[in-house]
Amino acid sequence: MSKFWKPGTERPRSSLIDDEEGGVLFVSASASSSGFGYSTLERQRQRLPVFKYRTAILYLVENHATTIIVGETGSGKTTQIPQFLKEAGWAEGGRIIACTQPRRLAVQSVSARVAEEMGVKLGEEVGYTIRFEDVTNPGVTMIKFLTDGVLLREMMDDPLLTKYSVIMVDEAHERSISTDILLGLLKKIQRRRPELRLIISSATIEARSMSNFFHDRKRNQGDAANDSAPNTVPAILSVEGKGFTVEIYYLEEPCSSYLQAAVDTVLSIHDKEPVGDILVFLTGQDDIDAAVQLINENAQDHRSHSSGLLVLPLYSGLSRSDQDLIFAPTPKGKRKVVISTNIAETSLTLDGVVYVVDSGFSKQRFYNPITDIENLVVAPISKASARQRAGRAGRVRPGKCFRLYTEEYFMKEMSAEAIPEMQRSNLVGSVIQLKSLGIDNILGFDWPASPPPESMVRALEVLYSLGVLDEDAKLTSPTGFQVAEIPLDPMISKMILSANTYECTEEIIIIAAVLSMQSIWVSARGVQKEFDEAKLRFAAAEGDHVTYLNVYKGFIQSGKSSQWCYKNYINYHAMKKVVDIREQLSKLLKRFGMSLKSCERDTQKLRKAIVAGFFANSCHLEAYSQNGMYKTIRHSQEVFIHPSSVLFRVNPKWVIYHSLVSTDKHYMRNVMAIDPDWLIEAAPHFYQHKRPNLSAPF
DNA sequence: GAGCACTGC
Repeated sequence: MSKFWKPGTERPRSSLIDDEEGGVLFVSASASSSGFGYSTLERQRQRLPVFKYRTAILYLVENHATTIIVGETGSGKTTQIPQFLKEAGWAEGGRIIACTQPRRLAVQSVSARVAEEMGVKLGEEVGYTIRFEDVTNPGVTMIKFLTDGVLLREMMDDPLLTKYSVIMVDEAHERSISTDILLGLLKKIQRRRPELRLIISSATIEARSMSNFFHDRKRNQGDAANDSAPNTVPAILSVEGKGFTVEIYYLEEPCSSYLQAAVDTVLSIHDKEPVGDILVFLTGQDDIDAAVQLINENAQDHRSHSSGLLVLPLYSGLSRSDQDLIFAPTPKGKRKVVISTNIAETSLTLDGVVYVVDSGFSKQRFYNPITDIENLVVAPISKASARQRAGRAGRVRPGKCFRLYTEEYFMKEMSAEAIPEMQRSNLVGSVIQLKSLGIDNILGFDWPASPPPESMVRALEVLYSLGVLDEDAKLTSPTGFQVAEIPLDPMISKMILSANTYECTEEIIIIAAVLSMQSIWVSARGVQKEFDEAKLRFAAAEGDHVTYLNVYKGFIQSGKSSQWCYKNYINYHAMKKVVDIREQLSKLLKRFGMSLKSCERDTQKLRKAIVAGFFANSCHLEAYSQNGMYKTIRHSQEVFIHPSSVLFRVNPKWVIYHSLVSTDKHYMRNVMAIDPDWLIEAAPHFYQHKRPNLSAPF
């Protein structure tokens, strides 16, 4: 191993943050059990005391700061903060302490842990809210966990979040769209509610930029004379990770194929290193399946070396039962090797991992506002991501991380932080959310990271064409407000509202629910023929949307049977979610005063409703095209019907699609045949080039 | 006849 590997000089867990402005407290995991603790090393370096965690948090919340940035690296300590705050009386008088997480699963598990530590029943003093699940007791719940998306939704009814005395945002370094919107809004709320305390928990590496974002210099100067005013300089608290040390190894020379390098490294670890499971980070399903096969083949070739390996793939497309194999205890005498996408970086935690192999790449979404196309490309990860991956090796005991790139590459080429999701996504959903919260000057909104202006303008343009915004870029009434309230992509929401006019809401909310899923089919490699046959049983001449209606009917007629799903290559969990979303939409429509109506067999009605939402995604089959090439009406972009569509090789003259998948070609997914006259009917303004100058009002 | 990193309301 020494031939290829060079030990790294970087520590995976960065410890302290330099701060020339003062006001920074450091907390050491080794601080004594009560009162103030001091860490000699840190004190010498920083000339600052080190407080005990609890004392530091309370000192800051009570006396000093309106905003506290907790810089930590997987310490797991943030579950204690809400408990400290409750003890200190921040949840008294009907006030609630809110704690957000970016993921539903994290909300459930963290709230359960806190309830257990406090010895209370979940849903009483400690509760949680995620979509479709409200486990809180109004008047009783003092600490409430929720996804940041749910908190944003709550702001539509209560823009200043008046119920909450403290809001803690966890995992802020992940920089998801909803976290970034939330942070921007919280900064605004703080000006109106100086008593609101914010605690932002972030990986150490991002703490400095978070602090800069919340440091409102203008306001601070104005308040300088007033000693009693809350301090607007955010305090940074650095918490040392509780994880074990992870030794980092780099390649001495760059490799030409990370796939082959990963396979070689796994075999080498198995050969030379003591017991402990291996976690390998690759980019996607193709790579992962190939790596699993290569390792297994090698195991057969060299029985003495590679036997005893249990190689398992892990990605979100796998069925639930296949994913669960990862968590089964490793049989005696075996070494588990999990080959995974980024899902193991944040969403799933594996116990027993001692070795991590990091390819240095992941699939990332990029959005081109000019063509309005989102692309999924393999791209280098950030230093922050590399550290997070390495940290996965140190959960049970000291571990090792093998990076399939050189140290020089890590130091000089890798960017420190990932590009925030905001800057590489389509923003229609975010723009309408801000509009509905009364943020009129979207381009001037104070984001933690500003999105490209082109993406903003594109989003405003789309919303205008949908009739959601008027010419002054204000939400239209009632359409704009209703679209904002429906928790789906605005084009889908517009389709639902139009279904009221075309009297087919019953059908459309089912289609809307299915379109909100990744896919309702199970991935069926190796049984392609059977899979295609199963699909044909539901296929409709109109296209994929009506096909989904047939699947849903079948599912309901089967009594929502998982067996039926299995037989028909349908994802049971996805169908259950479709049922939930359909239910949520039906309640929403009732609130809008719309009743559910069925168009029965008249599919023309529902196709017109679909066009009313998706007219911008219309395409025409190229005349004389031998290979089924279409061109989009908007940008004359060459596109093709995806082979998974029921309209593949049928090639109707005019179609609309729900989304594009871009690989070597642009493929349309979820395709429906239309009559071009419907386009003019749905969006005369869009197709007759009478649009006003959209950039003017912004 | 080809392919879907990962969340969320």
